[in-house]
Amino acid sequence: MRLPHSFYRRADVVATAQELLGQHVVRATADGIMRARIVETEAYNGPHDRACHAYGHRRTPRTETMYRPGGVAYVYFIYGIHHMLNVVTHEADEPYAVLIRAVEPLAGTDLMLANRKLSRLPNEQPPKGTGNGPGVLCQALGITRALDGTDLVNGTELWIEAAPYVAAAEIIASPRVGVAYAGEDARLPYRFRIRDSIWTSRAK
DNA sequence: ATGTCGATTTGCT
DNA sequence: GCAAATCGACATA
Repeated sequence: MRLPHSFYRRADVVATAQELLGQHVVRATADGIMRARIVETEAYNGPHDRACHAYGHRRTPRTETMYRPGGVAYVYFIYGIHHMLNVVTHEADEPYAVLIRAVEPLAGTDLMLANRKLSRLPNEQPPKGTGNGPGVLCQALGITRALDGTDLVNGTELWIEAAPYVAAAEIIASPRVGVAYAGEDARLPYRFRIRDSIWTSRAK
């Protein structure tokens, strides 16, 4: 079962970021299908969040996707190298999004490894390679700007399926990564990860 | 038209 | 721990 529009359109991006933990990202390509469990997210709290691309209602060709109704993907390119996968939330014209920061591979791992040009999962703990880190997971799942604006509820290339919520006691909240430019807002505890998962990104 | 810098990752010191 | 990689979005002119 895919997550419905109502899941994405609720006006509480911080709650949605926590509830996305445990849900399954599914990516379908010509080469096959991949499935991964979300283990780390970050909330971007719209116009009042200095760390958000849409801070102050900034509206540009890039941020336009965030103004769409909740339930589409916001994918952008950063540092000349990496793509970032976000889930747009709230109703139309309300620019909020959740960054998917890390996933645990569940199926199609061979495809993810091929996309990453690796032959096998590394042995080290935590394992690096297919899911830990927002740029790495996009490469593993073959996600680029071609998927910006993709409909997660009715689309055929990328969607999210419902899985049990992660209990609050299992969720660790901490400040977001790489947003020092956001001043006070950089300290907000909007990064969420599953306590015992070995698949989250490195703590900073 | 041009300059700055980024919601990162990796490898080398 | 630190800096390079690498390019496009955005602001400024």
